[in-house]
Amino acid sequence: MKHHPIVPRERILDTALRLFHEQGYHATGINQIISEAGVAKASLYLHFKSKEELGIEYLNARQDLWFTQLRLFTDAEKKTRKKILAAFDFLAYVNENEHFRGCSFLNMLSEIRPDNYALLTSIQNHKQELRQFFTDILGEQKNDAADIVYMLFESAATESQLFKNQWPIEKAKQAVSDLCKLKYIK
Amino acid sequence: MKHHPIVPRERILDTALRLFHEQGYHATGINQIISEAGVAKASLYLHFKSKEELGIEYLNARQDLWFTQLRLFTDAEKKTRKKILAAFDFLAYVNENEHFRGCSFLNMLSEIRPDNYALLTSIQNHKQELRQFFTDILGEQKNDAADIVYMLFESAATESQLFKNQWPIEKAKQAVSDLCKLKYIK
DNA sequence: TTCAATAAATAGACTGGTCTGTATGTTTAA
DNA sequence: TTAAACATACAGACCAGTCTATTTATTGAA
Repeated sequence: MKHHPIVPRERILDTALRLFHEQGYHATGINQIISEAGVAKASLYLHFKSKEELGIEYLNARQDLWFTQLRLFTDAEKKTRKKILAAFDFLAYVNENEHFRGCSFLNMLSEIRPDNYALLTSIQNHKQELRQFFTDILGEQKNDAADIVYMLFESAATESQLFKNQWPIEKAKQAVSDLCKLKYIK
Repeated sequence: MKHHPIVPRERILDTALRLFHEQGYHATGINQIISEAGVAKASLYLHFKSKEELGIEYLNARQDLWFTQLRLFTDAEKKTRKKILAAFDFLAYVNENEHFRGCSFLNMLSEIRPDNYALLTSIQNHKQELRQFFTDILGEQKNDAADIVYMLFESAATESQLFKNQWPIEKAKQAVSDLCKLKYIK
């Protein structure tokens, strides 16, 4: 034994979490994962029956990590408006930390075929939870304010990845502020 | 000769246009392209020096096709508000025709590494032109109305791909209408 | 208009590499 | 003693890209 501080399964998952996000799902091979995780190939297939299953577990792990960090930002605020703005600040924080690699789930969406229901469902569930997150903050409003904020949030993530710049987040925040003043968002 | 109605280079590009969009860039191999285009491998490498160059030409061709079709929708309208809404109708039309495969450029963005400047620049140029398209319609407004519309447009495309449903487009259209009534968009 | 020269397109073998996944046998830890 | 983890070779498929050799099409000149 190499006296690793964490068990092989977690080393694999941690490495997949990093590599899939940095390089993409298809661009990352099993061999690179086991090499950087310091794990034998047979060990990987002992814990995950295929690369796709590892992909699903990757999304599950990312889901937990991502929402936990998001809530660290939003829970610190009390007012509705400030909670929303804090969510956008979280996006900017992630961009800085992860070099504008964007959303793991949307990146995966672009890589899979539409008939890959296993992965597609994981992605949809994550986004459904994010929609619910904004609905919980804003409540059900006739004008679908929560979904408008959700869509601004999503494009802020995508467009900042695309332009490698935080301006889409700043513009989205400004729009949210304006819409609050106009009482479109309450 | 097989009496093909169009020359090999166009057959390759047409096939790439279809396959890259349907299956993704990495998931589509050169062999499938030449096979479905009815072209010899040496012919492909006669017209394109690498797969990446074909990828760039693919984006260029998509850019022309996409904007031409978009303008067919928007040019038919005279009022600012109706022009914008027509752009969203174009999105819904594309979703129907292409089975909710989303935006070719954003899909490519998710597949490439951030240091692939050749492809990244093509993608950025396309989106920059789209931003300009909305700015041309809406004019320069203090509140960045054009960029807000741009961001709603982008997420409408992405989210309808994700949920395989037109609701994000409908909600974005409703938001645009509301913002017009509130004089946020003029 | 015919014919030779040139260019374009063809088929397909081949290289060297990567991919996911399996199988074998050994070592370590519980 | 049992199970987990190890290293590593291997299979079979696919990848991008090169090369050879042949056939087809075009073009220019006599």
